[in-house]
Amino acid sequence: MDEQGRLLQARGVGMPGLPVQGGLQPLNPHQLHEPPSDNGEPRKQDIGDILQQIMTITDQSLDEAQAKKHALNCHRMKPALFNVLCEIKEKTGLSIRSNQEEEPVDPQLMRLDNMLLAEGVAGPEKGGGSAAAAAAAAASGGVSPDNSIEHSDYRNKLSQIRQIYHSELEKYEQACNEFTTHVMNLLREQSRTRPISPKEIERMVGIIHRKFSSIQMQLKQSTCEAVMILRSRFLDARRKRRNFSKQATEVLNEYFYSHLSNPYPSEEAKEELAKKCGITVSQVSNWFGNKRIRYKKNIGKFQEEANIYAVKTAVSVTQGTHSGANSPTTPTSAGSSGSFNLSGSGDMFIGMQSLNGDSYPATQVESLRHSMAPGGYGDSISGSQMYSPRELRANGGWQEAATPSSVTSPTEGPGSVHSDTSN
DNA sequence: CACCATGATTTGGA
DNA sequence: TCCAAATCATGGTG
Repeated sequence: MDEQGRLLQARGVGMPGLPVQGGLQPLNPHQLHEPPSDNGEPRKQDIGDILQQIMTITDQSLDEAQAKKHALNCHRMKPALFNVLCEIKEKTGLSIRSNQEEEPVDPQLMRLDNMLLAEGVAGPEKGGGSAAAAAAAAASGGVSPDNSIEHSDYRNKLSQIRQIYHSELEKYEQACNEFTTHVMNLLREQSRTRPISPKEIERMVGIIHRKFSSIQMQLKQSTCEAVMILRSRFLDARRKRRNFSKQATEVLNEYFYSHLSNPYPSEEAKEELAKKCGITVSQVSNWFGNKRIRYKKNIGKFQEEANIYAVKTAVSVTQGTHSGANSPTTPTSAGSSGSFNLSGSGDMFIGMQSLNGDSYPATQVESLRHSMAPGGYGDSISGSQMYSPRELRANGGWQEAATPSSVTSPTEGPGSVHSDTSN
Protein backbone atom coordinates (compact mmCIF):
# COMPACT_ATOMS: atom_id res chain seq x y z
CA MET A 1 0.00 0.00 0.00
CA ASP A 2 2.55 2.43 1.04
CA GLU A 3 4.36 1.51 -2.05
CA GLN A 4 1.39 2.46 -4.18
CA GLY A 5 1.26 5.74 -2.50
CA ARG A 6 4.86 6.30 -3.12
CA LEU A 7 4.47 5.42 -6.71
CA LEU A 8 1.72 7.90 -7.02
CA GLN A 9 3.78 10.50 -5.39
CA ALA A 10 6.73 9.78 -7.53
CA ARG A 11 4.66 10.16 -10.63
CA GLY A 12 3.27 13.42 -9.53
CA VAL A 13 -0.33 12.37 -9.23
CA GLY A 14 -1.14 14.19 -6.10
CA MET A 15 -4.37 16.16 -6.07
CA PRO A 16 -4.66 17.56 -2.62
CA GLY A 17 -8.18 18.75 -3.08
CA LEU A 18 -9.50 15.57 -4.52
CA PRO A 19 -11.77 13.63 -2.21
CA VAL A 20 -10.17 10.30 -2.21
CA GLN A 21 -12.35 7.53 -1.00
CA GLY A 22 -12.20 3.82 -0.62
CA GLY A 23 -8.78 3.91 0.86
CA LEU A 24 -7.08 5.50 -2.08
CA GLN A 25 -4.55 7.67 -0.38
CA PRO A 26 -2.12 8.94 -2.88
CA LEU A 27 0.20 10.71 -0.53
CA ASN A 28 1.58 10.55 2.91
CA PRO A 29 -1.18 12.61 4.35
CA HIS A 30 0.30 13.59 7.62
CA GLN A 31 3.15 15.25 5.88
CA LEU A 32 1.18 17.15 3.33
CA HIS A 33 -1.55 18.32 5.59
CA GLU A 34 0.75 19.62 8.19
CA PRO A 35 -0.61 22.98 9.27
CA PRO A 36 1.74 25.77 8.48
CA SER A 37 3.87 26.21 11.51
CA ASP A 38 4.92 29.61 12.64
CA ASN A 39 8.36 28.47 13.29
CA GLY A 40 9.96 27.43 10.06
CA GLU A 41 12.32 24.90 11.57
CA PRO A 42 10.16 21.77 11.97
CA ARG A 43 8.63 22.43 8.61
CA LYS A 44 11.99 22.57 7.01
CA GLN A 45 12.74 19.29 8.67
CA ASP A 46 9.57 17.75 7.17
CA ILE A 47 10.37 18.99 3.75
CA GLY A 48 13.79 17.55 4.10
CA ASP A 49 12.29 14.19 4.99
CA ILE A 50 9.98 14.25 2.03
CA LEU A 51 12.76 15.14 -0.29
CA GLN A 52 14.79 12.34 1.14
CA GLN A 53 11.94 9.91 0.49
CA ILE A 54 11.53 11.10 -3.02
CA MET A 55 15.18 10.69 -3.65
CA THR A 56 15.15 7.14 -2.43
CA ILE A 57 12.11 6.40 -4.56
CA THR A 58 13.81 7.61 -7.65
CA ASP A 59 16.69 5.43 -6.73
CA GLN A 60 14.41 2.46 -6.81
CA SER A 61 14.07 0.97 -10.20
CA LEU A 62 10.70 0.26 -11.69
CA ASP A 63 11.49 -3.40 -11.92
CA GLU A 64 12.22 -3.47 -8.27
CA ALA A 65 8.83 -1.98 -7.52
CA GLN A 66 7.11 -4.36 -9.84
CA ALA A 67 8.82 -7.25 -8.20
CA LYS A 68 7.64 -6.11 -4.83
CA LYS A 69 4.14 -5.78 -6.10
CA HIS A 70 4.23 -9.18 -7.63
CA ALA A 71 5.47 -10.60 -4.40
CA LEU A 72 2.58 -9.02 -2.62
CA ASN A 73 0.09 -10.43 -5.09
CA CYS A 74 1.46 -13.87 -4.76
CA HIS A 75 1.63 -13.78 -1.05
CA ARG A 76 -0.18 -16.71 0.41
CA MET A 77 -2.10 -14.56 2.82
CA LYS A 78 -3.34 -12.34 0.10
CA PRO A 79 -6.74 -14.02 -0.52
CA ALA A 80 -7.46 -13.92 3.14
CA LEU A 81 -6.57 -10.29 3.32
CA PHE A 82 -8.77 -9.62 0.36
CA ASN A 83 -11.71 -11.30 2.05
CA VAL A 84 -11.18 -9.36 5.20
CA LEU A 85 -11.14 -6.14 3.24
CA CYS A 86 -14.36 -7.13 1.52
CA GLU A 87 -15.97 -7.76 4.81
CA ILE A 88 -14.87 -4.50 6.27
CA LYS A 89 -16.07 -2.67 3.26
CA GLU A 90 -19.46 -4.28 3.43
CA LYS A 91 -19.75 -3.39 7.06
CA THR A 92 -18.83 0.22 6.61
CA GLY A 93 -21.31 0.44 3.80
CA LEU A 94 -18.86 2.03 1.47
CA SER A 95 -20.03 -0.02 -1.45
CA ILE A 96 -23.69 0.55 -0.82
CA ARG A 97 -23.60 4.24 -1.23
CA SER A 98 -25.42 4.65 -4.41
CA ASN A 99 -24.33 6.95 -7.12
CA GLN A 100 -25.40 10.42 -6.49
CA GLU A 101 -28.13 11.14 -8.91
CA GLU A 102 -27.24 13.26 -11.87
CA GLU A 103 -26.61 16.66 -10.50
CA PRO A 104 -28.68 19.25 -12.28
CA VAL A 105 -26.87 21.44 -14.70
CA ASP A 106 -25.37 24.23 -12.74
CA PRO A 107 -27.29 27.37 -13.64
CA GLN A 108 -24.27 29.49 -13.01
CA LEU A 109 -22.25 27.40 -15.38
CA MET A 110 -24.97 27.79 -17.94
CA ARG A 111 -24.93 31.52 -17.50
CA LEU A 112 -21.20 31.59 -17.95
CA ASP A 113 -21.45 29.42 -21.03
CA ASN A 114 -24.11 31.60 -22.49
CA MET A 115 -22.17 34.70 -21.84
CA LEU A 116 -19.00 33.33 -23.35
CA LEU A 117 -21.01 32.26 -26.32
CA ALA A 118 -22.62 35.64 -26.65
CA GLU A 119 -19.31 37.40 -26.34
CA GLY A 120 -17.87 35.22 -29.03
CA VAL A 121 -15.27 33.71 -26.76
CA ALA A 122 -16.77 30.29 -26.91
CA GLY A 123 -18.47 28.93 -29.98
CA PRO A 124 -17.44 29.09 -33.63
CA GLU A 125 -14.12 30.63 -34.47
CA LYS A 126 -14.84 33.54 -36.72
CA GLY A 127 -17.91 35.67 -36.60
CA GLY A 128 -17.91 35.35 -32.89
CA GLY A 129 -15.86 38.42 -32.39
CA SER A 130 -17.68 40.45 -34.94
CA ALA A 131 -20.99 39.32 -33.57
CA ALA A 132 -19.93 40.56 -30.21
CA ALA A 133 -18.76 43.80 -31.70
CA ALA A 134 -22.03 44.19 -33.50
CA ALA A 135 -23.89 43.51 -30.32
CA ALA A 136 -21.75 46.05 -28.60
CA ALA A 137 -22.45 48.54 -31.32
CA ALA A 138 -26.12 47.93 -30.92
CA ALA A 139 -25.78 48.36 -27.21
CA SER A 140 -23.97 51.61 -27.63
CA GLY A 141 -27.05 53.22 -29.00
CA GLY A 142 -26.77 51.77 -32.43
CA VAL A 143 -25.90 55.11 -33.88
CA SER A 144 -23.84 53.89 -36.72
CA PRO A 145 -21.46 51.07 -37.38
CA ASP A 146 -18.40 53.24 -37.17
CA ASN A 147 -15.99 53.15 -34.25
CA SER A 148 -14.04 50.77 -36.36
CA ILE A 149 -10.82 51.68 -34.65
CA GLU A 150 -12.17 51.00 -31.22
CA HIS A 151 -13.87 47.86 -32.31
CA SER A 152 -10.92 46.38 -34.07
CA ASP A 153 -8.94 47.01 -30.96
CA TYR A 154 -11.69 45.43 -28.95
CA ARG A 155 -11.81 42.47 -31.28
CA ASN A 156 -8.09 42.00 -31.02
CA LYS A 157 -8.19 41.86 -27.29
CA LEU A 158 -11.21 39.62 -27.40
CA SER A 159 -9.51 37.16 -29.67
CA GLN A 160 -6.55 37.19 -27.34
CA ILE A 161 -8.82 36.25 -24.51
CA ARG A 162 -10.40 33.68 -26.71
CA GLN A 163 -7.09 32.12 -27.54
CA ILE A 164 -6.02 31.92 -23.95
CA TYR A 165 -9.37 30.53 -22.98
CA HIS A 166 -9.28 27.79 -25.55
CA SER A 167 -5.71 26.78 -24.91
CA GLU A 168 -6.37 26.64 -21.20
CA LEU A 169 -9.53 24.68 -21.74
CA GLU A 170 -7.68 22.24 -23.89
CA LYS A 171 -4.97 21.91 -21.31
CA TYR A 172 -7.50 21.19 -18.62
CA GLU A 173 -9.27 18.65 -20.72
CA GLN A 174 -6.07 16.92 -21.56
CA ALA A 175 -4.99 16.91 -17.96
CA CYS A 176 -8.37 15.58 -16.95
CA ASN A 177 -8.18 12.75 -19.42
CA GLU A 178 -4.68 11.86 -18.48
CA PHE A 179 -5.48 11.91 -14.84
CA THR A 180 -8.64 9.89 -15.32
CA THR A 181 -6.92 7.14 -17.24
CA HIS A 182 -4.17 7.10 -14.76
CA VAL A 183 -6.50 6.78 -11.82
CA MET A 184 -8.52 4.15 -13.62
CA ASN A 185 -5.46 2.10 -14.30
CA LEU A 186 -4.43 2.51 -10.76
CA LEU A 187 -7.77 1.41 -9.42
CA ARG A 188 -7.87 -1.55 -11.73
CA GLU A 189 -4.48 -2.49 -10.54
CA GLN A 190 -5.55 -2.07 -6.96
CA SER A 191 -8.70 -4.05 -7.46
CA ARG A 192 -6.56 -7.09 -7.47
CA THR A 193 -5.51 -6.39 -3.96
CA ARG A 194 -8.66 -4.88 -2.51
CA PRO A 195 -12.31 -4.90 -3.47
CA ILE A 196 -13.10 -2.18 -5.98
CA SER A 197 -16.15 -2.56 -8.15
CA PRO A 198 -16.30 -1.10 -11.66
CA LYS A 199 -19.05 1.11 -10.42
CA GLU A 200 -16.75 2.61 -7.92
CA ILE A 201 -14.20 3.29 -10.56
CA GLU A 202 -16.89 4.95 -12.55
CA ARG A 203 -17.80 7.02 -9.59
CA MET A 204 -14.24 7.96 -9.07
CA VAL A 205 -14.04 9.09 -12.64
CA GLY A 206 -17.15 11.13 -12.09
CA ILE A 207 -15.59 12.80 -9.11
CA ILE A 208 -12.49 13.60 -11.07
CA HIS A 209 -14.53 15.05 -13.86
CA ARG A 210 -16.50 17.16 -11.48
CA LYS A 211 -13.32 18.39 -9.94
CA PHE A 212 -11.94 19.34 -13.29
CA SER A 213 -15.14 20.91 -14.42
CA SER A 214 -15.09 23.07 -11.35
CA ILE A 215 -11.65 24.18 -12.41
CA GLN A 216 -13.05 24.82 -15.85
CA MET A 217 -15.78 26.85 -14.30
CA GLN A 218 -13.18 28.97 -12.62
CA LEU A 219 -11.53 29.41 -15.95
CA LYS A 220 -14.82 30.40 -17.50
CA GLN A 221 -15.51 32.74 -14.67
CA SER A 222 -12.23 34.53 -14.98
CA THR A 223 -12.63 34.66 -18.73
CA CYS A 224 -16.00 36.29 -18.26
CA GLU A 225 -14.46 38.73 -15.88
CA ALA A 226 -11.77 39.56 -18.37
CA VAL A 227 -14.36 40.11 -21.06
CA MET A 228 -16.35 42.32 -18.77
CA ILE A 229 -13.33 44.39 -17.96
CA LEU A 230 -12.50 44.61 -21.62
CA ARG A 231 -15.99 45.69 -22.42
CA SER A 232 -16.10 48.28 -19.76
CA ARG A 233 -12.79 49.64 -20.89
CA PHE A 234 -13.56 49.77 -24.56
CA LEU A 235 -17.26 50.05 -24.99
CA ASP A 236 -18.73 51.32 -21.83
CA ALA A 237 -15.88 53.75 -21.70
CA ARG A 238 -18.23 55.97 -23.65
CA ARG A 239 -19.72 56.88 -20.34
CA LYS A 240 -16.37 58.04 -19.25
CA ARG A 241 -16.35 61.37 -20.88
CA ARG A 242 -13.12 62.67 -22.25
CA ASN A 243 -13.07 66.19 -23.45
CA PHE A 244 -12.07 66.49 -27.03
CA SER A 245 -8.77 68.06 -27.78
CA LYS A 246 -8.67 71.78 -28.21
CA GLN A 247 -7.82 71.40 -31.82
CA ALA A 248 -10.77 69.06 -32.36
CA THR A 249 -13.18 71.46 -30.74
CA GLU A 250 -11.77 74.20 -32.88
CA VAL A 251 -12.33 72.27 -36.06
CA LEU A 252 -15.86 71.43 -35.04
CA ASN A 253 -16.62 74.97 -34.01
CA GLU A 254 -15.21 76.30 -37.22
CA TYR A 255 -17.49 74.09 -39.15
CA PHE A 256 -20.42 74.87 -36.96
CA TYR A 257 -20.09 78.60 -37.18
CA SER A 258 -19.23 78.63 -40.81
CA HIS A 259 -22.36 76.63 -41.45
CA LEU A 260 -24.40 78.29 -38.84
CA SER A 261 -27.26 78.68 -41.20
CA ASN A 262 -27.48 74.98 -41.53
CA PRO A 263 -25.25 73.18 -39.12
CA TYR A 264 -26.12 69.69 -40.25
CA PRO A 265 -23.05 68.10 -41.71
CA SER A 266 -23.66 65.36 -44.18
CA GLU A 267 -22.37 61.91 -43.57
CA GLU A 268 -19.36 62.70 -45.68
CA ALA A 269 -18.66 65.90 -43.86
CA LYS A 270 -19.02 64.13 -40.57
CA GLU A 271 -16.54 61.54 -41.64
CA GLU A 272 -14.11 64.19 -42.66
CA LEU A 273 -14.56 66.08 -39.44
CA ALA A 274 -14.19 62.88 -37.49
CA LYS A 275 -10.95 62.15 -39.24
CA LYS A 276 -9.66 65.62 -38.67
CA CYS A 277 -10.56 65.60 -35.02
CA GLY A 278 -9.51 62.08 -34.31
CA ILE A 279 -12.93 61.16 -33.05
CA THR A 280 -15.67 58.93 -34.34
CA VAL A 281 -18.50 59.90 -36.61
CA SER A 282 -21.03 59.35 -33.88
CA GLN A 283 -19.05 61.63 -31.67
CA VAL A 284 -19.24 64.26 -34.35
CA SER A 285 -22.97 63.70 -34.50
CA ASN A 286 -23.21 63.98 -30.78
CA TRP A 287 -21.19 67.11 -30.79
CA PHE A 288 -23.34 68.76 -33.41
CA GLY A 289 -26.47 67.64 -31.67
CA ASN A 290 -25.32 69.11 -28.42
CA LYS A 291 -23.98 72.20 -30.05
CA ARG A 292 -27.13 72.96 -31.95
CA ILE A 293 -29.33 72.55 -28.96
CA ARG A 294 -27.08 74.52 -26.68
CA TYR A 295 -26.49 77.23 -29.14
CA LYS A 296 -30.14 77.56 -29.76
CA LYS A 297 -30.92 77.61 -26.09
CA ASN A 298 -28.57 80.38 -25.29
CA ILE A 299 -27.44 82.22 -28.32
CA GLY A 300 -26.27 85.13 -26.28
CA LYS A 301 -23.74 82.99 -24.57
CA PHE A 302 -22.31 81.78 -27.83
CA GLN A 303 -22.27 85.15 -29.48
CA GLU A 304 -18.69 85.82 -28.67
CA GLU A 305 -17.59 82.42 -29.76
CA ALA A 306 -19.52 82.84 -32.95
CA ASN A 307 -17.76 86.09 -33.64
CA ILE A 308 -14.38 84.62 -32.99
CA TYR A 309 -14.97 81.83 -35.43
CA ALA A 310 -16.55 84.16 -37.91
CA VAL A 311 -13.38 86.21 -37.92
CA LYS A 312 -11.20 83.18 -38.08
CA THR A 313 -13.03 81.77 -40.99
CA ALA A 314 -13.19 85.05 -42.78
CA VAL A 315 -9.49 85.62 -42.36
CA SER A 316 -8.50 82.19 -43.45
CA VAL A 317 -10.71 82.39 -46.46
CA THR A 318 -9.34 85.66 -47.62
CA GLN A 319 -5.90 84.26 -47.17
CA GLY A 320 -6.95 81.09 -48.85
CA THR A 321 -5.03 79.01 -46.37
CA HIS A 322 -7.82 77.76 -44.29
CA SER A 323 -7.80 74.07 -44.16
CA GLY A 324 -10.94 73.50 -42.20
CA ALA A 325 -13.53 74.80 -44.56
CA ASN A 326 -11.67 74.07 -47.70
CA SER A 327 -12.01 70.38 -47.63
CA PRO A 328 -13.06 68.80 -50.87
CA THR A 329 -16.44 67.92 -49.58
CA THR A 330 -16.96 71.09 -47.71
CA PRO A 331 -17.58 74.07 -49.82
CA THR A 332 -16.48 77.09 -47.95
CA SER A 333 -19.32 79.12 -46.85
CA ALA A 334 -17.19 81.44 -44.88
CA GLY A 335 -18.84 84.33 -46.50
CA SER A 336 -22.00 83.22 -44.91
CA SER A 337 -20.61 83.16 -41.45
CA GLY A 338 -23.06 85.79 -40.61
CA SER A 339 -25.88 84.49 -42.64
CA PHE A 340 -27.46 82.50 -39.89
CA ASN A 341 -30.28 84.93 -39.51
CA LEU A 342 -32.71 82.87 -41.40
CA SER A 343 -35.41 82.87 -38.96
CA GLY A 344 -38.38 84.46 -40.51
CA SER A 345 -39.29 83.82 -44.05
CA GLY A 346 -39.31 87.56 -44.38
CA ASP A 347 -35.63 88.34 -44.36
CA MET A 348 -34.84 85.18 -46.14
CA PHE A 349 -34.81 86.89 -49.44
CA ILE A 350 -32.88 89.78 -48.16
CA GLY A 351 -30.24 87.43 -46.97
CA MET A 352 -30.12 85.68 -50.25
CA GLN A 353 -29.84 88.71 -52.29
CA SER A 354 -27.22 90.30 -50.21
CA LEU A 355 -24.94 87.35 -50.02
CA ASN A 356 -22.83 85.30 -52.23
CA GLY A 357 -24.77 82.57 -53.89
CA ASP A 358 -22.48 79.84 -52.68
CA SER A 359 -23.40 80.38 -49.16
CA TYR A 360 -27.07 79.90 -49.39
CA PRO A 361 -28.14 77.29 -47.04
CA ALA A 362 -29.90 74.38 -48.51
CA THR A 363 -32.76 74.97 -46.23
CA GLN A 364 -33.67 78.15 -47.87
CA VAL A 365 -32.89 77.04 -51.31
CA GLU A 366 -34.94 73.97 -50.85
CA SER A 367 -37.81 75.87 -49.51
CA LEU A 368 -37.37 78.23 -52.37
CA ARG A 369 -37.42 75.38 -54.77
CA HIS A 370 -40.78 74.59 -53.44
CA SER A 371 -42.11 78.05 -53.51
CA MET A 372 -40.35 79.52 -56.49
CA ALA A 373 -40.14 78.77 -60.10
CA PRO A 374 -37.57 76.10 -60.94
CA GLY A 375 -34.19 77.13 -62.26
CA GLY A 376 -33.81 79.85 -59.75
CA TYR A 377 -31.05 79.96 -57.19
CA GLY A 378 -30.86 76.31 -56.70
CA ASP A 379 -28.14 75.79 -59.21
CA SER A 380 -25.70 77.78 -57.29
CA ILE A 381 -25.36 75.11 -54.67
CA SER A 382 -26.28 72.16 -56.73
CA GLY A 383 -22.81 70.75 -56.38
CA SER A 384 -22.81 70.95 -52.67
CA GLN A 385 -23.10 67.76 -50.76
CA MET A 386 -22.70 69.53 -47.54
CA TYR A 387 -26.24 69.85 -46.58
CA SER A 388 -28.29 66.92 -45.79
CA PRO A 389 -31.53 66.90 -47.66
CA ARG A 390 -33.32 66.25 -44.48
CA GLU A 391 -32.94 69.82 -43.48
CA LEU A 392 -36.19 70.83 -44.99
CA ARG A 393 -37.75 71.95 -41.86
CA ALA A 394 -41.26 73.16 -42.21
CA ASN A 395 -40.47 76.72 -41.50
CA GLY A 396 -37.15 76.60 -43.21
CA GLY A 397 -34.90 77.41 -40.30
CA TRP A 398 -33.17 75.14 -37.86
CA GLN A 399 -33.29 77.69 -35.17
CA GLU A 400 -36.93 78.47 -35.51
CA ALA A 401 -37.49 81.70 -33.69
CA ALA A 402 -34.24 81.85 -31.90
CA THR A 403 -31.97 83.63 -34.29
CA PRO A 404 -29.72 86.45 -33.44
CA SER A 405 -29.17 88.89 -36.16
CA SER A 406 -25.60 89.80 -35.97
CA VAL A 407 -22.48 87.89 -35.87
CA THR A 408 -21.73 88.88 -39.36
CA SER A 409 -19.23 91.59 -39.01
CA PRO A 410 -16.99 91.56 -36.04
CA THR A 411 -16.72 95.28 -36.35
CA GLU A 412 -20.34 95.52 -35.56
CA GLY A 413 -19.66 93.87 -32.29
CA PRO A 414 -21.73 91.37 -30.45
CA GLY A 415 -24.97 92.07 -28.85
CA SER A 416 -26.11 94.44 -31.49
CA VAL A 417 -29.54 93.02 -31.81
CA HIS A 418 -30.47 89.61 -30.56
CA SER A 419 -33.36 90.94 -28.62
CA ASP A 420 -34.68 87.49 -28.49
CA THR A 421 -33.77 85.02 -25.92
CA SER A 422 -36.51 82.70 -26.72
CA ASN A 423 -35.53 80.43 -23.90
C1' DC B 1 -16.93 70.80 -2.73
C1' DA B 2 -19.96 73.47 -5.65
C1' DC B 3 -20.60 74.83 -10.06
C1' DC B 4 -20.38 74.94 -14.81
C1' DA B 5 -18.90 72.81 -19.28
C1' DT B 6 -19.40 69.14 -22.09
C1' DG B 7 -19.65 64.42 -24.06
C1' DA B 8 -22.91 60.59 -23.93
C1' DT B 9 -27.38 58.49 -23.45
C1' DT B 10 -32.33 58.28 -23.49
C1' DT B 11 -36.79 59.39 -25.16
C1' DG B 12 -40.10 60.60 -28.37
C1' DG B 13 -41.26 62.38 -32.94
C1' DA B 14 -41.16 62.41 -37.93
C1' DT C 1 -32.53 56.49 -38.91
C1' DC C 2 -31.82 61.09 -37.73
C1' DC C 3 -33.10 64.77 -35.00
C1' DA C 4 -34.49 67.74 -30.79
C1' DA C 5 -34.81 67.86 -26.20
C1' DA C 6 -34.03 66.29 -21.71
C1' DT C 7 -31.11 64.13 -18.80
C1' DC C 8 -27.07 61.78 -17.00
C1' DA C 9 -22.38 61.68 -15.64
C1' DT C 10 -17.88 63.18 -15.66
C1' DG C 11 -14.10 66.70 -16.21
C1' DG C 12 -12.24 70.99 -15.04
C1' DT C 13 -11.94 74.99 -12.26
C1' DG C 14 -12.24 78.36 -8.57
